[in-house]
Amino acid sequence: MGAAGSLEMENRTTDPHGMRSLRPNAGMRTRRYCEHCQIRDRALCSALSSPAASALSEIAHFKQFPAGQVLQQSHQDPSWYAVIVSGVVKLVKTLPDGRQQIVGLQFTADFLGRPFAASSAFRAEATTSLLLCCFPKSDFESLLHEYPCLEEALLRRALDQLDSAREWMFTLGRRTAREKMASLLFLIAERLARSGRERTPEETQIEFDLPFSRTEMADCLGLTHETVSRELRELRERGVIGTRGRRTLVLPQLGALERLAGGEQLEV
Amino acid sequence: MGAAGSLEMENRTTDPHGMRSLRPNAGMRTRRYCEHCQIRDRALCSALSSPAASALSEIAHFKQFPAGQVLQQSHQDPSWYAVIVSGVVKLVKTLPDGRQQIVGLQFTADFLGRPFAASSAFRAEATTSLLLCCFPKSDFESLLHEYPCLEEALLRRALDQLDSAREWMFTLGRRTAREKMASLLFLIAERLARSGRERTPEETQIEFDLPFSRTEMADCLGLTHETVSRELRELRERGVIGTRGRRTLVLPQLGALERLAGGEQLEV
DNA sequence: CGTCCACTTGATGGGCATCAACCGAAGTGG
DNA sequence: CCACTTCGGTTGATGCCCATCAAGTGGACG
Repeated sequence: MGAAGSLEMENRTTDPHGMRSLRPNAGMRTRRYCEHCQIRDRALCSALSSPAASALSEIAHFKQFPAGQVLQQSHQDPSWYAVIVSGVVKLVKTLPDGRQQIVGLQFTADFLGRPFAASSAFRAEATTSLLLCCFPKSDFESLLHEYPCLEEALLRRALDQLDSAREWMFTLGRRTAREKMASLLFLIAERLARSGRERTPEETQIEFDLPFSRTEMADCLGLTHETVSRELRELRERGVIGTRGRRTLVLPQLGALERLAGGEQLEV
Repeated sequence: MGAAGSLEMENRTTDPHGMRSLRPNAGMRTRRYCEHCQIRDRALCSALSSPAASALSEIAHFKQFPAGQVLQQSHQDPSWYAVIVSGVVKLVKTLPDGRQQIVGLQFTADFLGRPFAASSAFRAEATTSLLLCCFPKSDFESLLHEYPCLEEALLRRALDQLDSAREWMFTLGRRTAREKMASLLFLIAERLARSGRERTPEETQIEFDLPFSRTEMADCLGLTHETVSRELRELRERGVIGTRGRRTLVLPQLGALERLAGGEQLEV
């Protein structure tokens, strides 16, 4: 799927962004659609008082982006905050010499933006096609001062992200390539399966499209894309994962993956 | 310095904890001492409205801990929040198989505690002798609901910590042992020098005691203590750092260290 | 059908872990 | 006061995991 081709994809009849029969266009006001929003119960707005929530909906509008789009260059002023309705965003740090590390992944219902700083030190980039619920920067910051519950909701999310980041620091520092790979696949499976789109309840085996290229997975894990490729093969040959094409992953047993990620050896 | 011996040390005439002539004892009320507090302009309380600040001072009390003391076991209920008056705290994740990674470092004026969660997934441990300004858990949480400015102050700090954690993720994933070592020493130098105790303004070269053992530094960097030892020797032989004893570090040129940390090669 | 690009697979080597021995300072007990 | 122990740290020898370099594969697309 090329970056240019994905905008049209969003307007298919079977909407991949989970807005039911709605087909939002860039700039559309959210206000009257919040009631249909599928992430309403999980996103930032779910934690707000009802006046705060409706004030937020007043300033919200949808925006679409194709895969690969840079949402926010590092050290540049952002013009909006957002909640991810669907799609995946990576936060990347790149050095002049080309070394690169993905330092954050944001999935459906996650918050995008860095309050209280002129800019972020990291580049935000869409790894899949994206639907965002955006809030203009200054409007959002006004609400932040007006409604303490909004600050509390952001604080809760920031602390959760901090915990996740620290867990990932362990993975980067102390796990082997095999374990890193299993950790990442497990994390992706949890986030994508939980989003409700890729998994129907009666399915025992999980199946979904990887939102990342091999190189992006390597950049998550502090590895090379060659090593990622080799480890995927190894996992496939051991029956821990299955693949269909390059992007589709089949997980017959999430538990095996989790054990491998935790550091235990597979008894085969 | 043994763990048992350091409590007495805190009561020397030249107080290492920066409370001037005061010699606080465990349980002492802070209220009347806030005006003398040396971190008053940098800690959490500096960002609060004056009613919030005085409410906070009402519930504060000092507490001392020796080096090596576990402040908070992972997955256990904490009984207080705190601000570090002096000393260094590490946040550690340990696996049953013994693998260990330090996922956070807290220095003077940093906040300790994990609001909105029953417990933290990480163990908090003093790496040096410690003076904390503690707030009983439930009292502090009441203030959190009462004063939005307290939530905002915590949010700002959480976001800063998140940025730091992400920067460190790059170090763990993409830097060499040499660069990791330089990054850590640079980070420590910045935090300890900024605290104002180890550095007088007219000094061109910085000198301070490392708050970590070789093993702890290795646990920060995802290395072994042998590699840390070797890299320190290498840095010493190249003149980037100097050492006196095992714990005292002399940095004649902070810039060289920063360049090494950034990934540039030393032109020697 | 040719080109492109993500990905795969193989060969080789280096950076860092691992294992092991040694050192020196601090504590301990006779 | 001195042997003995302990423990953090240093240094060396060896090996392995994963990076690097290189070539090949297959699907997408013009």
